[in-house]
This record gives sequence, structure tokens and C-alpha cells, in this order.
Amino acid sequence: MSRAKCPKCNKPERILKAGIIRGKQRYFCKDCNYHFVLNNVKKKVTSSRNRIDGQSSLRDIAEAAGVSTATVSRALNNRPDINKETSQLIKNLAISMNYQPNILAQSLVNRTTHTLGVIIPSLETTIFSTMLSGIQEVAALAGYRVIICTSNEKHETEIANIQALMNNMIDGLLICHSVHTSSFEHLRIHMGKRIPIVQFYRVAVGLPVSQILADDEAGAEEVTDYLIKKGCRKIAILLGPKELSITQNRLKGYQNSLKKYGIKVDNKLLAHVDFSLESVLKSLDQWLKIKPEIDAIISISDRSAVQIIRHLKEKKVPVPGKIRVFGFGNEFVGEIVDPALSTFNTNTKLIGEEAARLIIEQIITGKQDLTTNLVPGKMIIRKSG
Amino acid sequence: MSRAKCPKCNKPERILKAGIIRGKQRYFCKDCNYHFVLNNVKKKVTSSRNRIDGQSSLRDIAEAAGVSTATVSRALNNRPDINKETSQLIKNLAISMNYQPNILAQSLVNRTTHTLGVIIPSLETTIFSTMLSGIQEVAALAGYRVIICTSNEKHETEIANIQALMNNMIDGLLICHSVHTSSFEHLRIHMGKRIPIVQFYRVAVGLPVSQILADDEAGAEEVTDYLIKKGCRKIAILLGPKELSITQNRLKGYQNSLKKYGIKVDNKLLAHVDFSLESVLKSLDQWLKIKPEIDAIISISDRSAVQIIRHLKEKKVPVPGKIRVFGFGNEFVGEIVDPALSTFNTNTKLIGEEAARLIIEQIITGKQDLTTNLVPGKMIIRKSG
DNA sequence: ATATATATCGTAATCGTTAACGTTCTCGTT
DNA sequence: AACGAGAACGTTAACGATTACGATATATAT
Repeated sequence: MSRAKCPKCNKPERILKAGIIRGKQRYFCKDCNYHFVLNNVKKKVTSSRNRIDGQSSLRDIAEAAGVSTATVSRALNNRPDINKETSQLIKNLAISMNYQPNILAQSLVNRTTHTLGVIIPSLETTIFSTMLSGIQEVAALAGYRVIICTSNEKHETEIANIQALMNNMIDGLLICHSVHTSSFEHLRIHMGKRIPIVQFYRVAVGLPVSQILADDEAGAEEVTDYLIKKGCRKIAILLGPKELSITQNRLKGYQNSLKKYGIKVDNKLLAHVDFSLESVLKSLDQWLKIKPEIDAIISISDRSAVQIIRHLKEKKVPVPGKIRVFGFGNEFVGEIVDPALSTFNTNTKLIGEEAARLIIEQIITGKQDLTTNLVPGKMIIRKSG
Repeated sequence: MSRAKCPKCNKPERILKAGIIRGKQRYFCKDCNYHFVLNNVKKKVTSSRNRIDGQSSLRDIAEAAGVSTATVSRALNNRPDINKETSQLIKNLAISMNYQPNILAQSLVNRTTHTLGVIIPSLETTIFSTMLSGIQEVAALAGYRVIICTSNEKHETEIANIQALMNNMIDGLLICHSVHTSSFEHLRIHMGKRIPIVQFYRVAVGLPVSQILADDEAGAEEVTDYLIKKGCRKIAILLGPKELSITQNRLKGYQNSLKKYGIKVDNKLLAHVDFSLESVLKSLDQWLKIKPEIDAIISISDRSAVQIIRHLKEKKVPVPGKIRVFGFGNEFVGEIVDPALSTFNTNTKLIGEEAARLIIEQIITGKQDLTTNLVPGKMIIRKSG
């Protein structure tokens, strides 16, 4: 093996080995006080870089056009300070080279990703996928991408999702809380920063974050009014966890109506469930046992309502003859069940649309005004109530 | 106004004005041959940069720890060539400074985004949101984000979506084609590149792209077998557009069964729809008119099936007495309709899960082997068939 | 002691774009 | 002609992270 020569003095004397780094023998010239390794000749690949994926970059176009990357950028972004002909030439070149701007690089320097993060409890529940659909449509029209995360109704997952999204990946966060979310500290630490947050449908009460809501209070009141007018006096209502807005607001509307008609609120007619079939049926059976005189049930959702109807049919309880059943949300299944489900149409999709509109507006204007918007709904009378 | 001084020779003589650029007066020193503008003193903000969003970067930590960004990166990524104590110190610092790595920067240099793109026809159709749910769950477990795009069953939107996603934003693309997609050139130009593509559920036949499918052929054959055994001889089948795999495969299974039992295929019993309620009811009415002897209908989806049942009930046609009705997909609504819907459970969610697993595998291994996986299903007999 | 190996860290290039700032050149004006 | 204005570019420093390579100090072996 020939002695190594110092790249500086070019002499092989006084060269010491100086360890092996990453598999390569390293040397040290005591004369020049210089460390080095014996490298193969480095290839300076200035032009014609090897692009495995066939993606061409600004630099490729710049080299092809004989201009700088800045000029290419100006051309493709229609900046004023560029010659029309140069611009057109570059644009044609970009098309022929199938140029696609690297969004990551753009986002990095522009500090905006044109991406919304959406956290919802589940994708398999109609109302949520419907709201997501509304969000997605509005976002797409405004040129925003949508990243979805499902919390599966779990608090920890919701926290993890927020963390995962808040890494400069999104321009705004839309969140519909999971059932089991009772503390909202994980949201609080992200509030007031650059990235706006909008809660929708299920919101945390009292948190200074913008929100888009169904008009649950008015809906519950309208439905209860209707049932009372139909002669019901023992109206049971199925609610969600106490922390959630849908619970509090619907309860308020329900109580408003009862008070209006001078009916006393019976706490035994209230039930809190976690949206699962088990908890719904458990509450139902409980009612049938201790309050057999019940003459109406306002359900937390259409999905639960149709299951209640099915359960009552199995138990030979006439609907609406003995018990009137009302849903919330106006899902497709309500049209199909027999008797068809009366419900309060919360305009689910519109809630998603409004939420997307609000956050995009906050992103564009940069103003995070605290707003609470109620999306109006409409009672739909079918056979069940 | 005082004469400008040349920053080089520091003399006010022989200074010319040299135009205004971006609102600033520019000067030119004929002695030094030097162009300049009169700037305010530039502030060199080396440390303590003004971070509006309170996000700390690698550099912030590096400065706080008194090391280089390289060292910080090594610590946070658990690289071997770093002192344990230094590493721990940096990690603690990162936590206390609430450091979140900028995913965009990471993605840019690592050339991977840990993000999947999903294109589906709609979010308001149960089967699609269910498949999306499967995708999302598997992706989340594997540490991947999910970006969704809906084509709304429009070909142009599908093309636009693919373009919008293929800008280095995603590591892999999952696509379920829209009804109106007949040409697949827009996909072809992206094939064989770095980003793997997987089609699922509705796939383009003959395209060299990996796919995850329901076992439509076996399912249709099993259902048809069952109906024939029940005595049906005039079995109508509702299919989608001819280009789609679900159409071709279900037709094949249907024909297999008829042939097996020596029943001639009657083209009048086949109908192609675009999944809309109108087209479904139109086909149904057509059948009732020209083929009143029909004794079974295999529907393209559960959603259509329950609408067929409702329509038949309105027309006083007994189900299953006169016509047996079968669905495809096992949606919730099938349990609720009366009579409850018999259906072929295509394991919709599992299809999404498998699709996500396949593409993540292709991303990780870098091998884009052409695979076609059939997800097995199961016939569910209820009241309607 | 001397020579080599290793641990540990810094420097700088890089990813692909954007944009602030400099430069050159061509005009028109006086 | 001399000067000033503006068009049309090029240079270069960001954005925030990773990493190849270089450099030092210390540990170990001879």
C-alpha cells in the first residue's frame, strides 16, 4: 500500500494515521497540521443532476432557459419585473418539462401551507362525515387541502392529534371534541398563536375559541313545544356528556319549553349517554322500567333514535301511538325507518361549511376574532313524532 | 437635503442619482463605480430572533445550549455520535422550550412527508367514509397523516385533485375512481414514479396499478346462487358504469351462477346506473314495466337497495314475497329498513385498511410490486331476500 | 513516548423556493 | 453629452432541518 500524500504539501513524509471515521482511513500531516482522508475524485455535478423521480425543479428550468432561478420564479409567479417574452419562454419550458412546484419548499419559505387540519371523533358516524364533507368542499373551493384526524372519541388521541398537526403543517385547525374530552388544557396551549382554531358542533363551553354550532337550544325548544302541543307531558330527553355544548344547549331549550307550558322538569327524564348503542339502550330500558308513563323521547341523534324505535318495536311499544320519538340531525336512515323518523334537521353539512369558511377567513385576514355562529335548523315532521 | 456620501470612499462628490427602485432613491459613485442606497442602519439580529408564533427552532435550542444545530439535531434524533449528557441536556431544553420540529423542513430534506393522499368520490356516502375510516386508522397507527380529496364523482375534479397532491406533498396516493372516470391518462402519467399509487374498491381495469378490491365476483355469485336456490329465475341486477371493476366483476359472478344453473342471461335484466337515486328508480320502473315477472333484484349498494324496497312498498309490491331484494356493502341502514335488508358484506372498512397497509408497505420498502388483493366478504341473510 | 483510534462536536452544503437587494442596460430629458 | 429613471435581470440570504465531512481532544495501544 503506497504511503498517503498530504494534499497541502504533497509530501508523503510525516503522515500519521488518525483514526477511522465512517469506514474511511484518516490521515494527519504533521508539517501542515492538516487532517484529511484519501478521497476519490469528487464529481462536481453542477448541471444535469440525477433526478430519480423525474421531477424537475426551478433550477432545472433555469439552466434550460439560461437564466437564474429568481427569474424563473418571477415568470411562474407572474411578477411584474420580468420581460414578457422571457416569461412566456420560461412558462412554455415549465410546461414541457412537466414542472410541478415543490409545495414543501414553498410552504417553508412562505410560512403557509394552504392546509387545514380537522379533528373529528369518528368517520363512521354520518353526521361527522357529513360535516367533514362540507368542510372539504369549501376548503377545496378556496384552494385548501384538508388533513383529517379521528380521535375515536378518545381524549388522548385528540391530544396527540393536535400535537401532530401543530407542527407548521397546517394553517388552521378545526376541531369537534370527543365525548371523553373534559379538560381542554391541550387546546389552551395552542390558543392565541399564529394558527387559528375553530371549534364546531361539539364545542367546549367557556373556551375563548371561535365556534360554529347547531342551534341546539332553539331546536330542542321547538321540538319540545311541538310534542307538548301534541299532548305529551312526560317527555324524556337523551343527552350527551355534560361538558359538551350540545348537551347544555339542548337541555336549555327543553327546559325553556317545559317552563313555558308550566311543566315541571323531572330529572328522571334526563339521561346522559356517550353515544354508544349500549348506553342508549340502557337508558331506554331504565326509563321503561321506572317511568313507564313516558310519552315521548327526544334522542341525541337520528342514529340512536332509529335504534330506539327498533327496540320499542321489539318490545311491542307503539310508536308514535304510545311513545313519540324524535331525532336530531336528519340522517338518511331516518327516512328509511318505519315509522319514518321525525327529527330536527341541524343542517349538518352547512355546519362544516361554515366552520371552514370561518377559519379560512381568519387565516386570510390574520384576525382571530372570537365569534360564535349558530347555524339555523328546521324541524321535520314524519311519522314517529 | 444633504448630499449622499459614498459608503466606500465616504465622499459626497461625484455621486449621481441612479433611479428609484421599490420606492428608494438609489445612488452611484463615479469614483468607486459603486451603486448604493441610503439605508437605515441594518440590525443584525443574530440571536433572539423575533418569533411571532412562539415556535422555537433548532437554532434557538442550539443557541440556548451553546452548541451547533447539528448537535441538537443529533441529540433529538438519538444519533450515536453525541455525548449522553449533552444529549440529555439538549432534550430537556427542547422540552422546556416547547420545541416542535418543523415538519416542512424535515420533509424537504428527507424527501418524505409521512402523508397519504386519498381521493374518493364522496364523503357523504357511507361506504366511502367507512373505507376512509379504515385508511385513516391504519395510517395513524403507522404514523402517517391523511389528506382527503373528494372528486364528487366528477372526472375533472379527480384529475385536478391528483395534480394538487402530486407536488411532493404525499408519499403515496390512494384512489377510488369517480363514476364518470372513463379515461385514465391522468393516472398513467404519474405511474412508475417515486410515489406509489394504490386503487381501491372502484378500480380501473387493466391499469398497471396495485389494487385492493372487494371480492365482487364471488359475492355476486354467492348471492345469485342463493336466490336461485330460493326459486328465483328472473333475477335482475343493478350495476355501475361499465368501466368500473365492481360492475365487471359482479356481472361475472352473476353470470357464473346463472350458467351453473343453466339459466340464460337476459340482458334486459341488467341495468347500469350512476349511483344516483334517479337513475336507480328509473331502472326499477323500467324493469317493473317491461319485465313484471322479475322475482329478485341485486342492487349496486345497500343505499340503493333500501330505496328500492321503499319504492316497492309504495307500489304495494311485496318484499320478499314477490321480489327479493339484495344489497351490497352491509350499511347500517340495511338493519333498520323493514324488511331488513339481506346483503353481501364487502367488509368495506377492511378494504380501506388493506389499501392503507399496502401503500405504506410500498412506501417503506420502495418496491411497487403490482398486486391485486381481494378482500373476502360474507353473505348476510335478513328478511328482504 | 509515540502512534493510532475513538468520541464528540462544528462547518457548511443541501433540499426547492422566495424575495430583498445589487447590477446592468436602455431609454428619455435637459 | 450628461444625467436620471426604470426595465430586466442576477446574487444571495433566508426558511428549518439533516448530514457529509472536517477537526479537535481524549483514550488506548505499542
